Amino acid sequence: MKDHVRKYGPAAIGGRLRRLSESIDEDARRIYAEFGVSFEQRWVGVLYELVQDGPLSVGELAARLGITHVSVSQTRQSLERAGIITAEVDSSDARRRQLKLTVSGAKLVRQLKPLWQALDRAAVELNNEAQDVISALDRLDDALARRSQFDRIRDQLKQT
Amino acid sequence: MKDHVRKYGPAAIGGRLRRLSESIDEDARRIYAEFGVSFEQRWVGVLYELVQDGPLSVGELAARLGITHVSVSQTRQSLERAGIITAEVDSSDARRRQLKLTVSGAKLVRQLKPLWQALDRAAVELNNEAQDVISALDRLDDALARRSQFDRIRDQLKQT
DNA sequence: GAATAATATGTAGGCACCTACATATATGCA
DNA sequence: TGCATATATGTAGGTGCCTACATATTATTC
Repeated sequence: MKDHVRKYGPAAIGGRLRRLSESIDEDARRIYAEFGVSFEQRWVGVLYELVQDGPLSVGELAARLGITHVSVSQTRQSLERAGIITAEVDSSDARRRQLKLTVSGAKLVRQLKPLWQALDRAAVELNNEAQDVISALDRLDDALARRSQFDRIRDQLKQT
Repeated sequence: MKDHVRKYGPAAIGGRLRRLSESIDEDARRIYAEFGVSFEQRWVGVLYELVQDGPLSVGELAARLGITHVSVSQTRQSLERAGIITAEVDSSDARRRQLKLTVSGAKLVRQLKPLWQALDRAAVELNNEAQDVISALDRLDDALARRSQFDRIRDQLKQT
């Protein structure tokens, strides 16, 4: 089945990246469910950063995680509903929200520590077995940072 | 910004795969928009297969593309609404739908041919510049096929 | 001080998939 | 032939992001 997709070569790179991420996300989801925890994958990065250096603003988290502020904003809303964090207006800048762990949030994080360690180790094992996919992703990131796919495609169109 | 994400190493592989795919998809979307075509990325694989070997059933397309039948089913609905394909009940098996290009669908495909060629070439260029990401994805696919991330994580938990 | 520009975060809608569950049809076996 | 099983496709809801647009606040300039 998967072998059929390989015939497309680089043309299918976007789809293949997505499907791999779906697969890895789904497996993580199953593990949380088996651990008896209601948890959203997108919470991990936010929680990790808040544990390390909280409180942090929406924008700071977005920068640290390499995602848009909108994603962080949406994630913080679900985290608040779950009682894991609070998001209070910054006292020195009313535009800004300071996100920090609640007591029960910190408790959840402690509870999840062994699971996160297992997730980390499994990821390292997978990366090693696949002969350093992460470095390949770094290279892809760098190539896209140098020149967007939009510009590349447009230039190829001009040469047609 | 992106450099911050790299500190997570393999632990962030799922998220990184997803974000790269979003980035590549978004750039393709912009190109279709600039080409003056209303087009959904998910249509490409279906159309490509129908051009090659149509008519095909939902299940056959799913197998060829390496995605679920549900995704194909949903994609075929949007393709039908756009008048690009028809999906008629197979005369020899009433469970099955035969998907094929309409006349205007075939015309759209012809119109898009140069764009698809440009997309292909840009993808090859990107893959070369990133020193063969596709092979890395092949290896990742193979590693996950050998052993799921779910099983890997669970085993790591047992060793804690 | 007022106007303009920059900054922080939010809402709305969309994307391309996924799993769980459901229904209809075809096949195989006793 | 009837029933159990397998197969094909569909509906419903969800995932974790994204862009476009919006609003409020702060900073800068004149």
